[in-house]
Amino acid sequence: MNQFGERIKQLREQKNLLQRQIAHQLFMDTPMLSKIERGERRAKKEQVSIFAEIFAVKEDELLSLWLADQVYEIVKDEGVALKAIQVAEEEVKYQSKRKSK
Amino acid sequence: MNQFGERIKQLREQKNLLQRQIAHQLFMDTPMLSKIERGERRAKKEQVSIFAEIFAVKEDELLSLWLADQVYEIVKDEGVALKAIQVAEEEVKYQSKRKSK
DNA sequence: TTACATTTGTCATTATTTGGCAAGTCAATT
DNA sequence: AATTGACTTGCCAAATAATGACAAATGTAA
Repeated sequence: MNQFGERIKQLREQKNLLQRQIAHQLFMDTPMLSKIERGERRAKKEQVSIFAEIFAVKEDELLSLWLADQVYEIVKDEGVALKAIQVAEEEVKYQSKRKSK
Repeated sequence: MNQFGERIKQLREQKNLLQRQIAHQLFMDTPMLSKIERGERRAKKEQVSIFAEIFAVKEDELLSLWLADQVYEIVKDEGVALKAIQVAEEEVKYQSKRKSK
């Protein structure tokens, strides 16, 4: 769980950057970044793009993790978690088929 | 989309019940039930159980739809919707494997 | 100890959600 | 066309949750 935060932290450490060096680019302080890395707080969507820029990774990669965390949060304690996700997945597929109209 | 509300409405009409007859069992007024059926408002989790009782269907069935709606809401406008859901799905599977410990 | 990085805790502000009511539409009946 | 009943729409205040900022605590290395 908290795939986004873990990925962010991993990227930051790979590049030997400090929280302080990144936080200000995201208009936040280091406590906030710390919390995002540990999944205690959620980054806002615009910040996901900024993270992608800073670490030079595809925005889609981070966005997927960021969304997945939110999805997981909804179903995590449910016995029907898998079923619920699969229902949603079918809905996504169905709607994307009719996106042309 | 709004699979929960549509299912609720379908069940209600199958049984020829009025919103009024059901709403009071759920401690809500008919405008609220109307909104839930149309997906404008979300039922609370305890109410999902009550719906299942009223219509004599498995709670899991309704719960799955109710959760799926929330999942769909998160990813619906995203290009990476499918990817995000699949990431979350893998996480669910992974966590359920280690639920024993 | 000192210095620096990170984490934890708290809190006021802001944003979102909620429940309920009044008024609206719509369709059938008289 | 007026009435009735089912459902919908719009609005708002109250409750709830999310957010940003800060101080203090913890950890770590020199």
